[in-house]
Amino acid sequence: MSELRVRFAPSPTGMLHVGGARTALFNWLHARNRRGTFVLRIEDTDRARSTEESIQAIYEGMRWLGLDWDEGPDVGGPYGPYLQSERRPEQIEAAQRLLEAARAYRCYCTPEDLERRRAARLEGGESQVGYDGTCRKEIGKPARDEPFAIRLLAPDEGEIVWEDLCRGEISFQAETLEDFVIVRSDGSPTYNFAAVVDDAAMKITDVLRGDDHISNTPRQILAYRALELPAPRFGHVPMILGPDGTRLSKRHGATSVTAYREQGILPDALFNFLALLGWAYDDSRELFTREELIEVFTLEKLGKTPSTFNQEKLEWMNGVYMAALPIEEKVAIARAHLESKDLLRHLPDEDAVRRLVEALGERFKMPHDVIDYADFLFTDRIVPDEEGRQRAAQFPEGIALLPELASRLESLERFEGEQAEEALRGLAKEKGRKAGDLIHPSRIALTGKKHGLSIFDVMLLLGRERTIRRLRAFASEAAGD
RNA sequence: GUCCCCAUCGUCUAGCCAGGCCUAGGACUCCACCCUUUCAAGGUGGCGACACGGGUUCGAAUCCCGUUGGGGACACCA
Repeated sequence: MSELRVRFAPSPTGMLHVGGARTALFNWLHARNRRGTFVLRIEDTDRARSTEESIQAIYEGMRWLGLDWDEGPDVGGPYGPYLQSERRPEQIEAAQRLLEAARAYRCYCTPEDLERRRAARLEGGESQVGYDGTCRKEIGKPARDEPFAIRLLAPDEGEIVWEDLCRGEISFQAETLEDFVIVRSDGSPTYNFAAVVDDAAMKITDVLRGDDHISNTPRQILAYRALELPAPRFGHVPMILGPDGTRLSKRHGATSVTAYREQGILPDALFNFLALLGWAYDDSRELFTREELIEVFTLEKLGKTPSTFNQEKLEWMNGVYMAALPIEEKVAIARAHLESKDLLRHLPDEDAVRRLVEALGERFKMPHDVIDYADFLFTDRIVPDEEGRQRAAQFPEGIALLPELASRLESLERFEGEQAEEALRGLAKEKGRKAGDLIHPSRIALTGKKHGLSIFDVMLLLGRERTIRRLRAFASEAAGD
């Protein structure tokens, strides 16, 4: 195992989001590729919004995706605690040291003071509206008997620069950085400070996160400097956007890993898909197993441009993974979905689900396909759609033969295998017609549609009784017109 | 508004760092044809992009500058 240590540090305020999942996945791949350590840290310092359910949801989402962690709140490890809130004493102590070293100071300004002064400066046409440094006069002084926050003394000039793992050199002018709060007046450390203390304590070497954190990085670098701690390498990966081009959020519908799971997306498919959002191996290959991804993943191939989540492609990819599944698993998926919609009872027998799955073939990309392609099974009223009517109108002779086809099917010894197909083709041949002349009208009669499953599969799925009934009904209706 | 990041088909992207091999390649979606006397699958083909303007250069998608556009951050949230 190398010295490389990376972490995924979500705050437990909801479901595991696909954006977070992808960040976790990149970190995981980076760690596994370089034989480093992948750490899970829960940033639960926002007590009001953090919940135990969210922590469980994060564990569950990551496990489902196959992202296992080497160290974390549940499995422990040599650099614990892994719950950010539990390291609070250490964080406070670090702030105390900064106070003593005159690298931080107590700030007695109230939020109202701050807001008032900021508004005044804004009105005065100033563009830099960060903290104005009023309490810098407190540097080195003992505490007064008033509530205070602790601010880090930030340099007034110079440049904060780092070589970003993902996008090269990034720099900020020091004067754009204010003396930010590291400990609130209620005694709790802020994110930018807690994360630094934690990352240092956990010996994190590479911080890979979303590029919405870019502006936090210079502040964190300042904190490392003040603490005289070596800063890790930073890498900022582009974010995932919704279809409207803004940051992906709940507004865009399904965005949690759980939601995709519930849609019927397979974990391997989501894993593969997410890996390809902001990363690419070459100009053609895009289907990878986890092992292959671990082997070929490198930071150099990370992209810089934000990407939009493409549900259609995800579903296509899911289909690829579905096709590779053993038939038993596909049957189980189909059965569960039919069950959940209370449609299982429309199927004639136990084996029907299996036959349906086989008839579906590669059309079976998502669980709902089982219903979308077989809706004719779940109703007794077939009303041909517009396309269907037009297609049927092209085959009047075929329609006229439908009653005879029905009779032949009725007299078949068994209604299975190739029997129905042979009967239909035999009849067509005797009458000197093409099989298609019977096939097309039969499809309309049985399903109401022009497209669909193989017609012989449709007959078997429907069962003899319903097939015959629909054939006759359609023919007499057509004759009546 | 200020700061930062980004800019190739509708979408995901390759190419850019080391300029010519790019009349820009692949994938998803859509369309057409072939195959199957049905439907998928499969095969073939098509639609479709270097944001714009200046440079640098014999030569720019690739390097530089600007403009425009998009995104993100501007908290005693994380």
